[in-house]
Amino acid sequence: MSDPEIRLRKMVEALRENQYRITPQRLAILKVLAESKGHPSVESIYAQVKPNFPTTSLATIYKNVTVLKEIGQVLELGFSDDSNRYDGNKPYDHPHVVCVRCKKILDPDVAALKDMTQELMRETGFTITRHRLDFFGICPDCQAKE
Amino acid sequence: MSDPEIRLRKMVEALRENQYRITPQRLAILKVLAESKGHPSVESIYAQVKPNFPTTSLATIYKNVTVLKEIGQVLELGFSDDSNRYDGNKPYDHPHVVCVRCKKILDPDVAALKDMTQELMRETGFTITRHRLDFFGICPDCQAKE
DNA sequence: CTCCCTGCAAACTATTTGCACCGTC
DNA sequence: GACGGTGCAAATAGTTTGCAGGGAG
Repeated sequence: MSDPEIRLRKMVEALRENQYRITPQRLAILKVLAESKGHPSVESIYAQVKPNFPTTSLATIYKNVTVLKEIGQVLELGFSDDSNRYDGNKPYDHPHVVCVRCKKILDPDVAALKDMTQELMRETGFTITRHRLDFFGICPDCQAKE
Repeated sequence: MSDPEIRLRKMVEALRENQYRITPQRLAILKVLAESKGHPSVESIYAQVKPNFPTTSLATIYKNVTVLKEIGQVLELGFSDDSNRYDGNKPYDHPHVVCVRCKKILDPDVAALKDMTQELMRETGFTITRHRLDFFGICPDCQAKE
């Protein structure tokens, strides 16, 4: 069984556990999130669901993404300016590296993160529960196209 | 001369260098940004300018904040959800620690940041120019009020 | 058969824009 | 005096909401 399938099952299970119904539209949205290797925007999810459910509205995508956020199965990246993007594969806080040219987003490994959080808690007295670490720049592909 | 005064002068100078006029309203906005120890929102700036210029509109605050962003004299923190907040004292990228309860924002020192950026550039091949590091949690004050 | 979910349109909110008048340079 | 800035109102865009009908459980 492939990774996306596993992820899809986990999401469905989480929905059931929280007494949410599994509708075809909902399933289609889950599939997009589970199969997408990138970090789709609401618009992008919409575009991918639309072919199978031509009557689908953006409102439904929003409603479902909200539900998935609430049960912790999707991470909202929260870019203020333009497109809000979502991650259905790693629904927990993690660092991102964003290409400002082509909007590609990578999930790098940052070993030092845990230490940094510990250090901050010591230094500030805060109890830190969430974080958002985004690095912006130009990816190798776009550098080559200069 | 106090720090806020120095900051204010720098901002005025930067505006002049870019051929922007120094109007009383603009100066009032600069003052709020230079004197504020926190990270004011547009609304908060508005509230502080209004007493001196009762006819001021939110549009003017937005226009001026945009100008200041453009000449690099103000940093937009870019919180998607509710209030966008601004930093007129350290107009360059730096980490934040945010209390989700009282919305207080601190600027901690994170020595490891430079190393982390270097490591990411090596690992991903990206040229990294900007970042956004925010940690969310509960501040000591709010913990005490539990 | 009961509700939750969907899809449409309308509502909302933060931000931006157009334009006439005003005031800095 | 010229022209950039202000302040009002209207426009815009992304997201949310209300509600009636449809379908999952």
